[in-house]
Amino acid sequence: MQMDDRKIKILETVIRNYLETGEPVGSRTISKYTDLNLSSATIRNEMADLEEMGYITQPHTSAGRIPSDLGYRFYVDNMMKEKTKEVEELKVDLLEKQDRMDQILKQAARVLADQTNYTSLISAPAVHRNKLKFIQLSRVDAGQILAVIVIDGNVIRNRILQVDADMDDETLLKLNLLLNTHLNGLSIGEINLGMIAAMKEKAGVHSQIVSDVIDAVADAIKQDEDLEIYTSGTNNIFRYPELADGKNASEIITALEEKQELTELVQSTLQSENNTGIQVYIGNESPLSTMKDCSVVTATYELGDGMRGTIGVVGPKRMDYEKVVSTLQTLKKEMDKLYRKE
Amino acid sequence: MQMDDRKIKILETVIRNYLETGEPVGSRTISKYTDLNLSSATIRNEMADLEEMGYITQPHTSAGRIPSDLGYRFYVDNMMKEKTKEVEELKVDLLEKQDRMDQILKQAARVLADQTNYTSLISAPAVHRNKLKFIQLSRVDAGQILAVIVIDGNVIRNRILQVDADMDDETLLKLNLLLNTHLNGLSIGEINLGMIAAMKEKAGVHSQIVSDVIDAVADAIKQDEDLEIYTSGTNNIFRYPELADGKNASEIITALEEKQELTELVQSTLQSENNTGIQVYIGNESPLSTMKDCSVVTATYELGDGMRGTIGVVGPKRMDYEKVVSTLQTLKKEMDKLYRKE
DNA sequence: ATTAGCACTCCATTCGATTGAGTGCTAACA
DNA sequence: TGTTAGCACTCAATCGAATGGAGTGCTAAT
Repeated sequence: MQMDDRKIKILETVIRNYLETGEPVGSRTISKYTDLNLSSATIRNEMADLEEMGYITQPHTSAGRIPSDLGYRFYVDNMMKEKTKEVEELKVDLLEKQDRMDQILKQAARVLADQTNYTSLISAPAVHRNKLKFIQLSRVDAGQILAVIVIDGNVIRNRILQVDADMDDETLLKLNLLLNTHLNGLSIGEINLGMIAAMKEKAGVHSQIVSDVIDAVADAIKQDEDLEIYTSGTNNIFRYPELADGKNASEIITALEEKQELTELVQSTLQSENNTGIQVYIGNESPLSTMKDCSVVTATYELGDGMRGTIGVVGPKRMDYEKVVSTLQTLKKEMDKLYRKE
Repeated sequence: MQMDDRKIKILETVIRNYLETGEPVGSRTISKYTDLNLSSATIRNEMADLEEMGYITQPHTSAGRIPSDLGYRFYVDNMMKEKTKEVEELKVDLLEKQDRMDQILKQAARVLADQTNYTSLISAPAVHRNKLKFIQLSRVDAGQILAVIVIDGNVIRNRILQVDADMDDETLLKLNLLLNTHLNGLSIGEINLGMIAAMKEKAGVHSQIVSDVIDAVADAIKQDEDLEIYTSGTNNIFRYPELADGKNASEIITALEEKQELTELVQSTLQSENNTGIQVYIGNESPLSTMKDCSVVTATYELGDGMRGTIGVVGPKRMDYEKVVSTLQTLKKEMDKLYRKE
């Protein structure tokens, strides 16, 4: 069977109508809604065809039709019109707290959830193959040394180290010099055992501190690799009855809370980047089985130098794809811009 | 009417039974469960009395009785036995990541939720009237200065400052000296305008940096004052049918997500400390109207020097108070211990 | 003071009847 | 050959009556 213009128009009407109302749509409704001037009987025939082709289904005999996953897919790929207005204010909001990465991310997630009325998630960018920019040891108290580690992209980690013997400023200065001359500008992979041994030797009695700092560096990186994910608007799930009832809601919320599962989603998005940078997972297309009754739309943002994170929306299959995609696009652009400026 | 031993025993049976099953309990059940050897008829008379006194209610005529808020209150105040075993492992878990405050808090919340099967929340300790311990400026890049601010209790804040002209190490050293000699050991309230003016004067051309640092300090403190709250086990709500249905669940989850409301709860707990440090809010006793169908149990932990935070549990009114209270007590102790050691 | 017995209440469940939206099919029509 | 009117049929949803059962309150007897 072949898709023709009329079938497409009918399919589109079914989908748009269902997106609005959430109710199965029948032949009579379509006959009235479209400018095709066809009787409901004709529409019925066409709908039977569309069902056979897999684009729509009936929840039960004698109900109207609703889009299948394939139908949504067709819609997203071929029928969506771009919206490109809106989401002006968030620019300002985002810029407000530039200096705190996590604040920005939380803010972005919140904006996204507010704008769309779905649940949003955002992953902090993975630092990965980035370079050490700066290390600083300071004495904050008797027996306590503060290590500050800065990675490219101004990601900052702190660590308090305990030392047995108190340290004078001069020693500390020397250690700082030692660490920075050896490690600065190196990526994580470039720091090897030989280097560490050499540094320890030069540090003499203070070799312990060197080990501790190296550990701290390794730890800081690792912490960044099990990427953090923030969510917002979890409660929006309750707006959509098909997701709100007991078991379903519980599963989804659990998944959103146990960020564990979400990392899979994030990874999947990061890997398979398509030309637009926007991914749409409909129902079972999602890498998460928990989300089989949802649609997930994600975008990848870049903070320059290969630091990439994911931002996305989780909602019912009958989500307003146009709005979600356009909002994501705007947000993605803002995020990209944000750091290009710095 | 007076409370006597028999009434107490019956009330207790009603409550314990209801805690277990979640179903209203009838007179026959009680007649069998207790060692009172009374017929159901007698029990019925007593239960009518208890109802009149306000300790129990009927969901409808011809149903069994369930405890009222007052009944739970009586139970919590007079009938609870202390449990003091369990929760051994968490000690280890907690100590593992000592150096990252937020990690500890998240971990604690998670342990609490896992142990109890309710939803848990924890607020980061407010730093408030604490003293500045250490300030350090470092040059990390052309035009970028990293400011590290350490507050008593080893709370660390970072800030990247942009500067127009590049700075040499010597100037930086001077600035560091200037800032530390003036500000170290001062509480936030003690830093006044006169001081700032004096410092700016000494800094000469670099007075802008001084302002920026002061701003950063103020900001770091402020950030700490709108206290952060972490939650865990939100999904546990779905274990309890009386909370799981649509509207209720939605409200509670929203409240847990919009941490805004929770701060009220935290404040209320922090202020009204009783001798044990544990607060039990039953139904409407809670300062949050959203929680009127829940019980909330909170504890205050101290990290020495007046830094106090709140840790708590949100669950159905028929929660296992004994377990929750004992778990909270253990956890509170662990948290207290944790920092006394440092 | 306690208890057996009984009438009564009210929720929960089941069952059937009804309703209505929507379909599929057939036959007529242009 | 494509379109349409008409009709029988299906099935979820809704309503109401009937039924069962858990539990109470009250009364009279012990």
